Amino acid sequence: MLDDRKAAILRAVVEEYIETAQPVGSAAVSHAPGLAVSSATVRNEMNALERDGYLVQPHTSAGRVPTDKGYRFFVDSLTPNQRLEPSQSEQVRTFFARAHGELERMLSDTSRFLAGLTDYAAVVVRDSEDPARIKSAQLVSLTSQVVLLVVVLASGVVEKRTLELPDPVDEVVVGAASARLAAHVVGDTYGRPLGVPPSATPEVDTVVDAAVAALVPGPDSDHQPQVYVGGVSRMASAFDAVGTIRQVLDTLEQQYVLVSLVKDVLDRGLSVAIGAEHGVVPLADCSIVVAPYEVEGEPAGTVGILGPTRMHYEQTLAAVAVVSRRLGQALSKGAEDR
Amino acid sequence: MLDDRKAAILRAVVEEYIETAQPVGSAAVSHAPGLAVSSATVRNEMNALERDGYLVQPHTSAGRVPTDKGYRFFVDSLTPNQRLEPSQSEQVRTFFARAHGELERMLSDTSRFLAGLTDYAAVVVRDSEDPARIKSAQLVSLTSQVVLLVVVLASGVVEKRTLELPDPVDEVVVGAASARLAAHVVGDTYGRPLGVPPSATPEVDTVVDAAVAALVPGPDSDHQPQVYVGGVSRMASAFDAVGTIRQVLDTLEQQYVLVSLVKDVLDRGLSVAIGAEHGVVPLADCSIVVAPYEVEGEPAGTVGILGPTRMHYEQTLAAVAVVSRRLGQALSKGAEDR
DNA sequence: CGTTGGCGCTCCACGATACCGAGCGCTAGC
DNA sequence: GCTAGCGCTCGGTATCGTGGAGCGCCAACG
Repeated sequence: MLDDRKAAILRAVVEEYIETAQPVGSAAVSHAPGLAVSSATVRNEMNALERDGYLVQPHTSAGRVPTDKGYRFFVDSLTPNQRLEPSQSEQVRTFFARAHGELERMLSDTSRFLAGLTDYAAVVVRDSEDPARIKSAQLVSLTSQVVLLVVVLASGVVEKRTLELPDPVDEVVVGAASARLAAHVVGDTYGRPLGVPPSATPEVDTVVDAAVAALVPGPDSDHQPQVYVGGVSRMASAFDAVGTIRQVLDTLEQQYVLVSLVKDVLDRGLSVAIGAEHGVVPLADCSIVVAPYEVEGEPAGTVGILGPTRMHYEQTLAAVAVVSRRLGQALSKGAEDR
Repeated sequence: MLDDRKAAILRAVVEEYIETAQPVGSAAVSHAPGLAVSSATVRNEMNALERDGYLVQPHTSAGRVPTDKGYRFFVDSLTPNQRLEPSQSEQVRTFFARAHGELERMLSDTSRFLAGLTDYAAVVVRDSEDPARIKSAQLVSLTSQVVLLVVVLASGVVEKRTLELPDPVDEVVVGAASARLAAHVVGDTYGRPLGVPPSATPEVDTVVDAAVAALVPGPDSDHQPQVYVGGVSRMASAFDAVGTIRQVLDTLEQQYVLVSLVKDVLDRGLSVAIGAEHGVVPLADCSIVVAPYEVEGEPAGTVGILGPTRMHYEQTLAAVAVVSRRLGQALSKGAEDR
């Protein structure tokens, strides 16, 4: 749709603008590598590019700035064999060599690491596993009327619920209930209604029933946080308007917005959403780069980067791709022989 | 040290500055309630206040701005019977009426709630309980070589560690190890070296030993996050310099800085630290208001607010006090009959 | 016919200037 | 000791002018 020269010019404009954040003039582009034309020619071409919606002028007789459509073309024309810079590869290697520990910690650390790697805000979203095999269910009596339900899923996710019982219950009863629950529920699928047949002791059954009820995710009893955001402070450097910063940070704090944003982008088969392409209005000046990660061959979550529309797409795409892959590997560790 | 009139003038200046963020002139103050003097008199007094370090002029012949010392006097002269506004009380009531669920979730929700209540950033720091009674310890086999250790403490804290075993271990062995671990460790104090005598099966002992080792907090195996920060986006509105915002957000992401900051303020017996009073340089334009909360009469953590030096101290103090008290109550629920 | 050099035009950014008003310090009088 | 008033100092804003970046258009050229 764009001839070679227009494409080259558009790419040059985008690159220049990403570097400088200033409207790009025809002269700057005419000296771009791979282009040997006069600025006048560039002007003509830019004119056409503007007519076609790839560029805009902030005002008459100023340089050009890419539109979302312009960025989109730029991103789509990137060669997919992105490679990280050596120093970044090194960082990735040492991080994942040292990284260990429990799932939540791992995801949270990864989000922070990715933010540091790219200098943008990073998100890690853990898919709620469905179906999720229950590896362990246990009841712990905290006080006479409060019992903690701890469920471990096959992925290593630990779900917690407190049960508040109507009447005080002895620790022994809780122990019995715990055993009974474990016996009937382990191996089942989390999130589906579960049946535990009544036992001989009604007291025990009360506790078990409460636990089973808590296992079925209700409308408000949503799961533990499944989003990990790192490097929000980096959004402050990305914009110069305080209002924009505030909006973006605000949105970043609304976890469900983030989750559905990431999900939406993935569902549309994209790995990059630019500016208004995603529907989230307060993030109109932002782009998001996502890549799902897989544990043992199954999709398990997504890592992503949120940055200004004028972000370094090539490096970010590479970083997100590499980190998602390595994260998946790290989480699959020792699992291939299940 | 300050006569009544100077104190009244200083208070008026601080209040006015907090509202307007503009240097306060003598005329504005002379009409303040409780003051019936001419602006000239106010000027004289302000002059003295500036000489004594309570006020500064941004430049010659401008109004006055409070110094940290000025804020300090203001805060210290607040009557401690702060009360929330009715609408806020209502919010607190409904929040804690609806609030339930597991400890971590509770603390995280509280930080967000407090941020919304005050319109500043809120932090909740959970003290690492010491000594912490172990209520439950359990091993769950995730893969043949990876075992998840789940420990429940008396406070309801759930600690998780993954153990990577050198050799594949059968689930049955893990089960045995889990039972053995529970038998010997429940009731002990978390964080101290624990002894589990060797059993008849060396295989089981290997797993148990790994678990015991993981229970002793090593230098790098620090605990799960114990800080919950809410409302960071509100810091963006508090300042107009992007650089400041970035610095503050940066600092807010460094959890250990936050923890030691809060701890430090409490250790000095303060409930408010203003500007440079706390040593954290990037937060020089911020004040922090803290209040510890108690569960079952024992200190269990701290809630706090981070805002600009020119924050609404009276309301914030009240909010922090109320929320810390209610949080403590909520977490003690059903515990008085232990 | 595409490309290019050139010309004129537009508009922003920046500095200089002037002006206004807020607010102070000081002093003289009550 | 308080107050009214005067003069002075600055910062903020508006106005103006200028320089330069960059465009659009056109005519000429290969």
